[in-house]
Amino acid sequence: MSEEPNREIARNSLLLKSFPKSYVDTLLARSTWHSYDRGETLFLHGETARSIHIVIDGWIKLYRIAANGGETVVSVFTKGESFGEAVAFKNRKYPVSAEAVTASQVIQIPSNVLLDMMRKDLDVSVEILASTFTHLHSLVSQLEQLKAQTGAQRVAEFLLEFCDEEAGSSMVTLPYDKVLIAGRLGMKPESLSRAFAKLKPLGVRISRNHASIDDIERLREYTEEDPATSWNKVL
Amino acid sequence: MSEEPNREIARNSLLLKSFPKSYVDTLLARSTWHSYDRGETLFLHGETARSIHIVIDGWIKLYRIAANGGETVVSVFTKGESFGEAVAFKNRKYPVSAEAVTASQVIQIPSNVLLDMMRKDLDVSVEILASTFTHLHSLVSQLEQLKAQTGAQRVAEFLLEFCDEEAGSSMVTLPYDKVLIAGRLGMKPESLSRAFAKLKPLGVRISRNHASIDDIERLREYTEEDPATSWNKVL
DNA sequence: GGCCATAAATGACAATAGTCAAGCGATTGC
DNA sequence: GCAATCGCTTGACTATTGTCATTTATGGCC
Repeated sequence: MSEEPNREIARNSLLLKSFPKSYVDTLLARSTWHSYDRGETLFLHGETARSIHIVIDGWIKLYRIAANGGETVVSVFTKGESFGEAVAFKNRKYPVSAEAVTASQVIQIPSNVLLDMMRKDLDVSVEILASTFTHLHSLVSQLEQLKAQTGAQRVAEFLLEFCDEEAGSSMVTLPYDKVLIAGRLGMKPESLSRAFAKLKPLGVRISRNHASIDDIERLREYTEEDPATSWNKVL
Repeated sequence: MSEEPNREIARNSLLLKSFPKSYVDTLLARSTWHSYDRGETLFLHGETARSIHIVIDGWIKLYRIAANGGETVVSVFTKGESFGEAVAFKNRKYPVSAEAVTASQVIQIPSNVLLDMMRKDLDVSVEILASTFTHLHSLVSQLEQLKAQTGAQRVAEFLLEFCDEEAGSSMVTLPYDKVLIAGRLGMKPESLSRAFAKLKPLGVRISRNHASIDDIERLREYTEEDPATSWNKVL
């Protein structure tokens, strides 16, 4: 296993990149590398968490099976992102399940190793807190989107997340299956299709797993439009 | 200001109750007490966070105004609950706004005071992480509910959260305005009304701000029913 | 090149939830 | 006691989205 390029990705991951270099070495030395095939399960809802996960390559989805059998995709992580921070420390149980949606490589850092490090340096604690906060923030955004936007608007916002440019046109590669995108956005694949159709007049073209956007600004404006003159006027 | 009963509530708050007693004293000595009238704002989305909030009395809603003017109630906190942990440490900006929905009393602990304490004792860090995790977990639940359940089911689940009993019948006091409940559940007040109507045949009676439930088990089963034979079958 | 398997789009229909307007009921104030 | 008001409920209508069946690519594969 040629670990060098992977180590590089791990070092630059959102979680570790602001850690002191010497710490990262210790951390990586004490953590384990894993490869998962498409469809393989990392852990199931209810299992006790003992480590933090950093995605090196591929896509991992966090989902939840409701009592009635429906699946909810909570989030999807890719290269450089991490999850499970907050859960691991108290050896709590995972509130979600995790599955590889493509062949993936993942580093798992045992929580006690990180606890040791937190003991040594407050900054490590603060960094972890910050990373947890990012997840919290993204969940809040999702809630907001789901509650206050139409399907097509959510799709538009989702596409914009993958644009590097601020304005003008752009070509983004859709990261995973349409079914999964639909799940992540809280709709059925059919509705996703129709949402794409609605975005076509706005200069969005979908082909295969690529989307081309003619005018990013225009799409962003659409995102901020009223679903119908104010959604929830509490006051 | 008679602080004694309030101190007691603070000590027993979800965040502080597992802290060593001596720490809590220091913490409380260095934090500030605040009273808010109904409708008063604690902080606005985008402000820099400098402290953690513990609700002593009343109800505080966390909400977000979308670009299009729609309001999303992200969560509602009451006696003994805390919020803002993860955001305060890096002096990041609040991702949501906070407003008192009833006259409320709130303790604010400056983040640097807590940072000092984290420096001294790892357990404090871990407790904070755990409390943040609880919020994360509750957001995940909300996402799941919103994505996988009908309006009436969400209302049912919401009511069940306030039942202490496991089965049999129960009488719960609705915590806040119907408008706010509707917001928290991602629907309009009108839809909330209709949802209540749908629950009536299941033995749920609403009068004023009280709800009586004839059969908790039956309601729970309803909660777990299929909105229509499996919602999101990814795979 | 033609054929099969799978993924995606579409059309018809039903269910759910938002919109707007009207109606009720209780509380408050004069 | 009566009117004004506020909070909530209802009803008629519309829009959005899920459901199911069908059609249309698309990509291997022999």
